[in-house]
Amino acid sequence: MAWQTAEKKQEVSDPRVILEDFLPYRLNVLASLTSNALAQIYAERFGLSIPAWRVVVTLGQYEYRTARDIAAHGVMHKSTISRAVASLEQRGLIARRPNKDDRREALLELTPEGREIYEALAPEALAFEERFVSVLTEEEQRLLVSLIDRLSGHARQLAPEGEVEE
Amino acid sequence: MAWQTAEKKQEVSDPRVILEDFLPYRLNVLASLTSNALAQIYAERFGLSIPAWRVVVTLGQYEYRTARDIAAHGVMHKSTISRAVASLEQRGLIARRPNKDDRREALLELTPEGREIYEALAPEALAFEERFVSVLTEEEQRLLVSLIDRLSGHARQLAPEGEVEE
DNA sequence: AGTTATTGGTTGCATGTGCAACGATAGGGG
DNA sequence: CCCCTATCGTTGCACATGCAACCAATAACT
Repeated sequence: MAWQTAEKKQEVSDPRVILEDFLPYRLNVLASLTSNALAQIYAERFGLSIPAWRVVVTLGQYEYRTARDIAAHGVMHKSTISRAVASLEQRGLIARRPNKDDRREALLELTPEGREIYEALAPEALAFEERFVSVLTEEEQRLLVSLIDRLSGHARQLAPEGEVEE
Repeated sequence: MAWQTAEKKQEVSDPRVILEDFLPYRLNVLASLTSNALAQIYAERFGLSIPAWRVVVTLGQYEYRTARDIAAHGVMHKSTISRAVASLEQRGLIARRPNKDDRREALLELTPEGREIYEALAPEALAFEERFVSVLTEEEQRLLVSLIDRLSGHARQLAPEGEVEE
């Protein structure tokens, strides 16, 4: 992975963190790379922020969902989602219908225009993913997803905050 | 992974993105989880931001490195690193020595105080990582790192911007 | 050498983000 | 039925971030 030679002998202090092997770091770098690349698609073309994109994709998949659910599932702050929702609503891409049973929360859904965008976007996102994971075999892809799943589940338990999702 | 049932039948539109299987999403969620958890260690205890933490760890491992290298390696914007470096220098945790051969760039290094912090932090970071990956077998851990490596390498090539690292 | 293009790094500005406080609603005891 | 607590969502505020413009130094070209 370059950046000169990554020698592993004891150069300086003792219990060292080797960035090339440090999983949180590697994970974040990879996440940034994919996130940035993917963002080019939905940002440049439809002016969506990351949170907005996530709202749209979620509603594209699930029809109805509350802001809280989306936030918890994606490990995002509720204020972040709140603002994304406000902006999407203003643009007429989503609508909220207050929940009769619990009037604190609102169910979100795509408007026809919102769904139009989603349907233009979804194939591109999938194509991007396809290109992105094409260096791995099918087998490896499945394996990767399963490893990520287990790590995420575990990490959610370790999380101190009550953001343990729905 | 909860959040109700993730049925895969055709509920709405056609080429759908299934969040639970969509790798960029999963990757980012996992990265957030680990990042947040790890940040608790170095933020609460030493007031380091994520970029600052990265600078410290890099210099802990490599002794000397330029701001540009650190930015490229971690896929961060150069202004982000610039500010982190300025802040760390002000706090007396790192020092810069201008490069005689190319006076545009400066080599960064930890001061003794900076190294002290690093040496307090490194074991904790490693312990965190240990806890974090403890759900996976050694074998799986190696595999995961290798998969991430290959994906990162590939993603860097796909990256449009010239941030192809050092 | 002289002009032009690149590159490392900094900074002003506009925007995004987390946090804490808040309003409104809901749930649980007494 | 009332009070106390918890929860969904919004908002003001401080701070972080990306971008573009910029400076200084270097490289490239003629």
